[in-house]
Amino acid sequence: MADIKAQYFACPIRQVVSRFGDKWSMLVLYMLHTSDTDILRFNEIHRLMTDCSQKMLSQTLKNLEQSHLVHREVYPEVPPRVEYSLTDTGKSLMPAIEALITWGKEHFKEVVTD
Amino acid sequence: MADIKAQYFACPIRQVVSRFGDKWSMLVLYMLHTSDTDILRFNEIHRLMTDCSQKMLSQTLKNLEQSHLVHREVYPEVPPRVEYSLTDTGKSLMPAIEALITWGKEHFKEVVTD
DNA sequence: CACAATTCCTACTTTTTGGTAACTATGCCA
DNA sequence: TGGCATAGTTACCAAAAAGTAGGAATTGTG
Repeated sequence: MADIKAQYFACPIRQVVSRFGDKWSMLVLYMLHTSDTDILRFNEIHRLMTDCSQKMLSQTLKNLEQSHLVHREVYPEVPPRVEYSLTDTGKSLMPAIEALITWGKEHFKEVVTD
Repeated sequence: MADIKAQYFACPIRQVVSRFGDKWSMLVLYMLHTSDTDILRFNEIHRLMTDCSQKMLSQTLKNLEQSHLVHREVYPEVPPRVEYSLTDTGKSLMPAIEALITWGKEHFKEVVTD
């Protein structure tokens, strides 16, 4: 019984959703994934996601960095330059995200309720 | 430019996350998917997810039903019996969710921050 | 000297989400 | 008569998430 519970609370979906199921994480990962250079600066990401506030973008990036999905490289220049890219772990997540995207493209029309 | 924006806001990740990225949806879908009979009653799901309140489970199921991912069958008995199962659209989403699960099993250890 | 550029951070407020507990309806069973 | 069971709903409250607006830091440029 304790086993079942432990297993349940260790459920990978829970973990994934609780960590990356927020409003912006997957979007940021996808932006990094689809960028030509695989590297984006803070303001470049922000321009790609205009409706994400600076605060939320900063928070999201910090979370992704702490989760080791995104690498953050700071260049000690003025004005500051900070570059973000996917780590190997981050890259390994992309097929799963792309599976969601593919599903969305194919099936979302069946889902829309109006 | 308007095209880019429209495309951005129509982004499948956004749609998927905004609809199923909540705390319980994917978990409910997975419970239905992995049940022996492919059919579960309200309280059976609730017993599988003890930390989801009745209110949230009810709300989640309603959302999934309105999104046509879950079928709800009511039997006019006393006490009431209501059975939930995945629709074809719901089943079509499972491979993508399983991809997330597989990723979680393989890579979550690299993510944990402590 | 004022200002621009970049990447944040902080305080404050609003919105959304989730939890608790009580209530409903109905018929069966003791 | 008085619980019990099922599948919810509702009102109320707390917590979390997110938006807004402003500031800090630095240094080159006009």
